[in-house]
Amino acid sequence: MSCYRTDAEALRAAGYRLTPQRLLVLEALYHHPGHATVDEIWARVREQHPYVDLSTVYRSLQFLKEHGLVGEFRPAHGPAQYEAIRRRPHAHAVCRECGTTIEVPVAWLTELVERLADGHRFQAEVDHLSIPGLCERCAAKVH
Amino acid sequence: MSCYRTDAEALRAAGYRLTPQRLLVLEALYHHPGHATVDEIWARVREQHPYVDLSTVYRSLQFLKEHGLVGEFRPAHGPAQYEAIRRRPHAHAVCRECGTTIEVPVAWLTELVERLADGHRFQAEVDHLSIPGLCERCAAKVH
DNA sequence: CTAAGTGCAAAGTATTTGCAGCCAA
DNA sequence: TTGGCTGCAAATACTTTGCACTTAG
Repeated sequence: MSCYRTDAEALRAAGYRLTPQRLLVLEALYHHPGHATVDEIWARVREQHPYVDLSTVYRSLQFLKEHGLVGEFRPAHGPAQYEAIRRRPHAHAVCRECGTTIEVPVAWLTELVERLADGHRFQAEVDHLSIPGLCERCAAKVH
Repeated sequence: MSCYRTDAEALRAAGYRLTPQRLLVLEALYHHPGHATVDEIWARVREQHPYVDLSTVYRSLQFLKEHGLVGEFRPAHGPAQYEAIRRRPHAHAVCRECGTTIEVPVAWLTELVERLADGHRFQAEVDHLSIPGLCERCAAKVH
């Protein structure tokens, strides 16, 4: 229930259309605690507007992703996962065993970002970064 | 033509079967300069052994991935990409527009890794990390 | 020998697209 | 008013699976 409408309005100001469908998709993402799959988002959207098509959800997510309101994560198996990008940009550390996600401030990545820019003229988008690894719990289990 | 056979032999020693198909898939990956898609690998494999099935390539890649000989990257669009895991671990910066990949030494990530370990007891596996962004070329096009 | 691996065919899952009609700006 | 967006239906792209046969060890 946060201020995603503010971000959304910025899109309208930039000349894009703010359709109910797009707002519903955004709302669904803010409603979900962590990441959500397309099907989960679709289900939530249809609670309020039953005739929204799955393809529209895909297209809205693509749109929102391209405009920086939504982040995408593609796991090795299963469908892509999406999340609303909140005010402060951040990366994620994701446990490869249990999927637990830790929020990582971008400040921890500045060294990397600068080196990529200086050395390769590569503009890293670290707020979309997902760092694989093992959380404390699973690390204990595995070894 | 590097020493992938050494790694492969280790699998046999561990009790797994080293079939010609699996060796061909590994060879194809070592032959490719950067990342390769399943289709590219399949094509290369069939140059030498025309009756290897696509599903076998998928299964071999899965097997090799699970045993740490092959890395997998799933881009937002298009098929998964694979690469042989060479001696020195490294991360990748991947252009979200054209898929161009830059090799990133893990040394550039030590700050991040240490902070995750200290602050969250999270064991980051940075040799599987893929950093999204825009390469020099695409950054020029987009803006 | 024999369980693990393969080829083949078919199905399954995830995602994209063409097009006619609709509606936000 | 009109070009961007949507719903619908269908196609496509990618990956997995069941089963009978083969083969590495």
